[in-house]
Amino acid sequence: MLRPRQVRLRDVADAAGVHPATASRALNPATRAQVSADTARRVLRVAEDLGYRPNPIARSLKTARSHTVGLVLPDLTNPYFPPVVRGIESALEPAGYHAWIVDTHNDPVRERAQIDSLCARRVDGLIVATARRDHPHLRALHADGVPLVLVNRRVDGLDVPSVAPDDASGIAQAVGHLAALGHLRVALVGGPATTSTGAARTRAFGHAVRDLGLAADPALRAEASQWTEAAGAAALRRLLDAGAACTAVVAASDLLALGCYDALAERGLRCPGDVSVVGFNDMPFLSRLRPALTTVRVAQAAIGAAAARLLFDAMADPPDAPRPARPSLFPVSLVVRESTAPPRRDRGLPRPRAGGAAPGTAFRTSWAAPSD
Amino acid sequence: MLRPRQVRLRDVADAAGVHPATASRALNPATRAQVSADTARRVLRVAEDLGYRPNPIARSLKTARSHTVGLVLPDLTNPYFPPVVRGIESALEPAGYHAWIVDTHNDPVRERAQIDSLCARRVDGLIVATARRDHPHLRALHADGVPLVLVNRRVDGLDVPSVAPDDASGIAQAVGHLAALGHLRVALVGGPATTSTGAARTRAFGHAVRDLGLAADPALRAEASQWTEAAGAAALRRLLDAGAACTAVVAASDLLALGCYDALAERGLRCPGDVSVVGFNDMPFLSRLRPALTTVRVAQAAIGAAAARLLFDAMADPPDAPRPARPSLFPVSLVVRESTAPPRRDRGLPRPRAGGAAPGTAFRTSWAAPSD
DNA sequence: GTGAAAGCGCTAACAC
DNA sequence: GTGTTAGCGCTTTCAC
Repeated sequence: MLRPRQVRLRDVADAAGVHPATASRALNPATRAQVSADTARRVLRVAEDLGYRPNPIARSLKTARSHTVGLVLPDLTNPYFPPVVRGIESALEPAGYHAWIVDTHNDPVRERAQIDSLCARRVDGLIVATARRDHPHLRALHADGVPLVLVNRRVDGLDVPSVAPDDASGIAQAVGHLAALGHLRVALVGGPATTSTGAARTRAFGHAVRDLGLAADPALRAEASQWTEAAGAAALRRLLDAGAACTAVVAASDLLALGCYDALAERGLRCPGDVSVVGFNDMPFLSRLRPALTTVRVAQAAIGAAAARLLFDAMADPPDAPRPARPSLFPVSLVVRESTAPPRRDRGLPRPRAGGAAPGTAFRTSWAAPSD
Repeated sequence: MLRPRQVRLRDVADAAGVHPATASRALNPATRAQVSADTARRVLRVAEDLGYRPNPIARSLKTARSHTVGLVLPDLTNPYFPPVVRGIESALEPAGYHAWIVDTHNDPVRERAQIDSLCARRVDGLIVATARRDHPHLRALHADGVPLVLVNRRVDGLDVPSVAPDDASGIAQAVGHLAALGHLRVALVGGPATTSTGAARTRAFGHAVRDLGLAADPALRAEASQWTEAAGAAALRRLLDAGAACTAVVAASDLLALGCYDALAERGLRCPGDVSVVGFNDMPFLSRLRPALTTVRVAQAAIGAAAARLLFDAMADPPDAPRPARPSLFPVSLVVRESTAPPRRDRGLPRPRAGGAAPGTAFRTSWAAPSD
């Protein structure tokens, strides 16, 4: 594509008066020792002067390596991911690797095509944030020896390196916080059980509720079909429609929590006045929301960087004998903001107010002085 | 990287009992006609059976085309961009193209390296969202015949296709809205004048202020050094420190506007009670903020898709004679939310309170039914 | 320490 | 309509 006839290794070799093979050796730091210091210097200088840029395509064809890793994301518009990407790139780039980002839009069909495309382009490894608990494709890739690291979510029984936040601890902290505020009936808007993260957070919720002696009512749980605001709203709506009386809800992600905001607002329920909400991830901009969301902080960039490092390990391993991998869990911490408060004392259960009359404006006025 | 010895064109040809060249012709829709229908069918079937995936690296080496375009973004953590990326991909993918996203972190040095890397990898074209008005590198790329489309920002005097929101109209609408609310002293937190977008919006602000007969005080303008929240906050801080008395501020982007929120909050000034704020872009999540930001809506995905289509045109042109390109402007519309209100009537100029009278609630009540 | 030669997987002239 | 040949730009044995 570059017009001015790209300068090739051959041009450098000619100008330096050596064979292309020698020039190649001189240019490659790893093989530079095979060449006399003098030749090396000369070749390097000529290459510099000519503005030689090695052609990665040709190199890849020969070496079957691309110095590129595929980064498979479920949804680039989810603000959680950009910081993860930054973390990944910060670890990749010093090593001369580049990330190729694909966005599956949470669509398994798209995902398959994207991953195939990455593999065809001979990425050296894959960092995957779209894993489902049952994921034959990833399983097959791993069996094929493709270096693979999972981020956030894992595949059931697949022994592949992974890095994720400590779901159990995060949920325990969230529920603990609500319990400490005096909440007894805490609901869960869980993530899809098809994802390990969804399942783990739901499981952790069960444990926390039990340990703290809160209401263990199954009617207090709903599962969102996707990790999106819309799905979060739909899930909480179902809960409320079924008459679930709760004074707080733990959402398995921030986006789900935002959906909860919407569902509560539709019902004329205020947060945290009527219902407290806790999210998970601490994605950007949360502190600016109304109300600012209490959530579980996850070190997004650190997780990304760790994933990249694990991938380097995996790429260094013999493909037929990858080292066994225990999931690496990142510590998390609760960030208390404004979406959580003690339950209303005047009545145990919030319900749509105005025993019939349309709610709405009456409530809005009281927003004038938000709870901050 | 795929373990089970990748099946090559040669394997398909052998299995189908034809020469590799014939198999190649059969597999490529563009050359399929050169081959007997029968052979084509057979080759296709065998390829399918064997799970043949053409090796794009080898193909690229031969053809010097990659079916890949580079996408150069200043900041992937800016929520404005993911929707643009979606738009671009939605236009690229049906044509069999893939986007390679790079994030320059607003760093020209990084940008140069990233673009070089993309070019080395033989992307077929570039969609660039990081242009500066003075941009020798982009100018050189264009001179070299690299197909190029600019998004949002342009390069002074560089005749390259570009697509951007209608800055002038957006700013006019923003200022017009504030004027209609009764504001007389409207400040500008402009974007970097090194970017065409920054310059255009600042220019438009001047025109709007003049046309509407508002205060044209130079002390009412500050320029942010970057398109970030921090730079927006710093700019407004400078304005306020210098004693600029304004009742509203137009920020040249949403992120700058969020910075303004911060600077106002630091001074104990309320938005919109004391100072109204308008942003630009209508990036995601704005309606959830406190206060929900009034802003200029930009069709992000549409802009992205248009950019991709322009790039197809540019790639189709002879590289030495690209068609002349007029910038394509996308219509924008003001979205009024909660960050704008009439100026306080009790005094012309807001100042840090504690002086006494706490205003506030009185204004909020009228928001009960926000206009969105 | 350097050169010669082969070849990664594919496509595109050019024959026949 | 199909086969032959050459070669994209590089790396890597293997000689010397």
